[in-house]
Amino acid sequence: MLDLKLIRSNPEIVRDALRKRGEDAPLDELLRADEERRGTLYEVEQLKRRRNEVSEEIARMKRDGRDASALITEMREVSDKIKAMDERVRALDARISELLLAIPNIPHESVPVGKDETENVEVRRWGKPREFDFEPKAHWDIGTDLGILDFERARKITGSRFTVFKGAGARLVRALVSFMIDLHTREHGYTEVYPPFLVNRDSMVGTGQLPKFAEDMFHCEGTDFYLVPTAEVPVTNLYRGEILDADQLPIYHVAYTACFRAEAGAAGRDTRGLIRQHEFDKVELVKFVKPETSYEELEKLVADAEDVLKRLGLPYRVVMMCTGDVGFAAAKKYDPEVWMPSYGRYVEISSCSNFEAFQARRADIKYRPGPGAKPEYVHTLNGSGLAVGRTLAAILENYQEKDGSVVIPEVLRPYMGGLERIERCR
RNA sequence: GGAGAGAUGGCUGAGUGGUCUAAAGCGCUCGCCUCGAAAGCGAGUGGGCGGGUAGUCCCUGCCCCGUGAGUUCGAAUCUCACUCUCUCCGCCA
Repeated sequence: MLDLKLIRSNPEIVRDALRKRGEDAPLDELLRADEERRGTLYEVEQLKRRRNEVSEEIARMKRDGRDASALITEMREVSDKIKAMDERVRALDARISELLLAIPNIPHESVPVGKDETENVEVRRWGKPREFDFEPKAHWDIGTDLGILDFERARKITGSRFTVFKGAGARLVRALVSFMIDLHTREHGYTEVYPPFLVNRDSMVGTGQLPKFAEDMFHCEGTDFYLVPTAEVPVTNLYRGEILDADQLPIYHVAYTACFRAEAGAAGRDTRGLIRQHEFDKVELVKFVKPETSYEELEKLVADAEDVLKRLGLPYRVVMMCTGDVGFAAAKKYDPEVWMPSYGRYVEISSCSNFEAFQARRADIKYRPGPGAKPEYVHTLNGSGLAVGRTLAAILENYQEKDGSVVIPEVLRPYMGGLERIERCR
């Protein structure tokens, strides 16, 4: 959420940001509610001050054995008034935070203005898509033919958009998770975290999934638990409500979790294969940093995600999202995209965002800049490093051979017991 | 799931209706002392929302003793509900 003081003093900045995003939010109602709240607050505080003073006076009179009944009668009325006004302030507070939670982040000045994904900007490419001397197959056919992916039985035991991995396929999932976590912990300075896959509602609000995107989430009926849509949620909320020491920053965490998404509106898109699933695995990078460093941290974060693709030898490009596609909570976002032969184009495999203080304000995560200094909000960032299912799909497609087998990228072989090639599994 | 105990500031821990703007100790910061340090002495030491202000300085008001509601002129203190933590028992990968 945004700083209410900023909205109050510079509403035109917020209005401009909304226009660039192509979104609408009830700014005027928010400003009106804020003004009424402050007015009412001032009046009720004056009354409370009076109550405090008179209460002291009553105590003094009683101690001295004098009669205080006139003052007590008067205070009874004041007390009623306070109760009513407190009620009003509470109602306004609730409305204000509701409105505040519905306003998206302000895009950074370096973000290109555009209406939707067609106006995103490619910033670089790495690697060359392979030229096949045979007709390359899609990963769902490769995996099914090899016997390492089983979509049909997944449909039986759970439903559509789920997958069973088998044999070398199952092992490849584990190999990818381990390879990615090892790379980020050993070479990029991240500390590994293994969080719960169920989180409570406060955590979902803290990172911005709720209240606005409830229909994308799986909720455990009769409980306060939600299945995590990304490790970003439990890991960012690790420090919810805390004031960190300046020398703890920056904090870098890497976490593997399964991710669960209802994707209600996505029916009909990417119906085959591993690209769009209700459950998938992901290794996520999360950073907590000082505000003045967050944009250089974003560049490093993207480079860390790209490093996974480079070492796996997968051709990719990086796209900078425009204002119309940057996402509700992000101020700036890069999407690394991997080359997918079956699609004949690059497909999103990571998403790296700087949220500035947007999540920190919702989740109340601060740090103390120096001894005795006032706490300030940290900046939070996160990015996939990478989405495991899509990475596996990209490996199958980019490393397939004419005979239907798949060569395992060299960096993964130690994690596959030295296996160099996946062949038909029974 | 059953029984019991508890929740107070960075930490320990007092406080059972009105000088609680929460004792004391520890920790931390600064100062004195010292060649330097320790000890000792002195001072300071949270968060939030408003107002005065252009202001992160300063002045000032209100709120915060797990959360929420209630009783009362007045609640850390009394009542109710809830949450969480700990101990023991049961069940369990």
